[in-house]
Amino acid sequence: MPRKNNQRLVSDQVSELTAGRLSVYLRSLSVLDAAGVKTVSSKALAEQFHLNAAQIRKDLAYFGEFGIRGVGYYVKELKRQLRVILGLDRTVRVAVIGAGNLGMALADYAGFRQEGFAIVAMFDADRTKVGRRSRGGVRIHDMAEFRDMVVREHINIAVIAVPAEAASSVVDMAVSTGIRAILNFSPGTIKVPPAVKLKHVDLTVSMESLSFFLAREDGDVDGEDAD
Amino acid sequence: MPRKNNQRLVSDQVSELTAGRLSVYLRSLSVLDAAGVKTVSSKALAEQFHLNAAQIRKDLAYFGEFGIRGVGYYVKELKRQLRVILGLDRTVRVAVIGAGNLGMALADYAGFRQEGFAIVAMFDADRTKVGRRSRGGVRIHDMAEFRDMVVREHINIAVIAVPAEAASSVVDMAVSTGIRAILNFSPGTIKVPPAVKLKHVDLTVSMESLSFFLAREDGDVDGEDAD
DNA sequence: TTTTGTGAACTAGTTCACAGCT
DNA sequence: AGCTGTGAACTAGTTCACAAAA
Repeated sequence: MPRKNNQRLVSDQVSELTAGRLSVYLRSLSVLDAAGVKTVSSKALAEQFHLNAAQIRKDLAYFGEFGIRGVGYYVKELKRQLRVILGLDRTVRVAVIGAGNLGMALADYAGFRQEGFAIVAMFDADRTKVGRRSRGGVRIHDMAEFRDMVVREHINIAVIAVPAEAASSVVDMAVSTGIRAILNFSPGTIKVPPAVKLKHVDLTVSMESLSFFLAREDGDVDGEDAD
Repeated sequence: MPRKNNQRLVSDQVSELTAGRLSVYLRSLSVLDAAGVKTVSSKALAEQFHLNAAQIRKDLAYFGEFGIRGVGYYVKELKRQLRVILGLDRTVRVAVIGAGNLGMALADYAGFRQEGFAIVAMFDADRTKVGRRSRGGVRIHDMAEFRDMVVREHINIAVIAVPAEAASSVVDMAVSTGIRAILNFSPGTIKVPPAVKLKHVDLTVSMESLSFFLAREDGDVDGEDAD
């Protein structure tokens, strides 16, 4: 299937991996921009941030021809373009469901604000929490208000930080309000319709894979001849 | 290269993806075990938890022959085996560096304790925080004490939740104490020696890939004919 | 000359499909 | 018959290497 020059096409499905890397490139460019660097080649960017030059070029080429042969990329310009590609040129409005320790920390997470995300509200089923605010000032609402507020406050993304047993039904509820992107921190298996983008951050899995690699190293003392 | 029957070999490098899935299987099996299920086939496990049956079998076959043909796997037994493979049969001792909102939430995260991780201590450079405790009772120490405590308290894993600008030097320090596994929540590029296992949880990247997919859907109104 | 953008080659990861065990 | 364990086939993702542009 041929691609029309540089026009974006829905049919071209961009992988999750590429999407994540674009975000990494944006952060790297911000570092260079802050340092006053004007242009950068894919090779220089790759070396400085431990990436692969060809991959950077391929990822970017997906969205247009942003580089100049013999020169590289204009840092400010590429940064601006990446912000558009990542949808950060408009304010993305976020609600956090679950006002426990983790939910509170996420609501106040500085990294989100820096990139232009607006944490609009938190929600919790526990009535004693409703009306309170996070340290950063995000107000906690009753879960029952979620549906209305998604519409009224134009919520784009729901962050789920509820206990495992509540996760599945909370996600179903969020999906039923029309939410199309979910960042889920609750453990367990969750199913959403294909039109909804679900991203899972599983802290236990991350920790356990570290434990796994430690266990392997400790146990296998036989073949030091690592090739 | 032939594999010796079912003996574990260092040379067999298990992928990050496989390691993560083992952790998912363990959680799935715990659910089944709690429900009183005695045996389960890879097919049933796959259907219930949205996994692929062949992949489950392949992942497990890497570590031994745990199944019985015609029957499936004994839930309790496979669960026990997975805990050994993941190194969860011994207590894994964890320190959290950075006692901000996120560090505090991670130190108290129930999911870690449930799986047998012991959050031993927190560390922060801010002297006013030293001596305090998280809600869950984890004490905050001065960063200067980290080196001694890694040895004295047998810390296996360091969790990094410090501001971006401090991340790189904190990781270098942790590596210099002999820590061999790091779970990093701070943004930015970090380099560790190949003997150290570094796992990066990048909240901004996760959020931005969701934003990316939202932006794509909204923008591309041309080709509704999704193949 | 330098560096992009990109087909071709390669590598990793997943799924199929079936021989063989219970 | 049912289900595992695993080569073979397939699919996805990465890196190479070079023609073309500045």
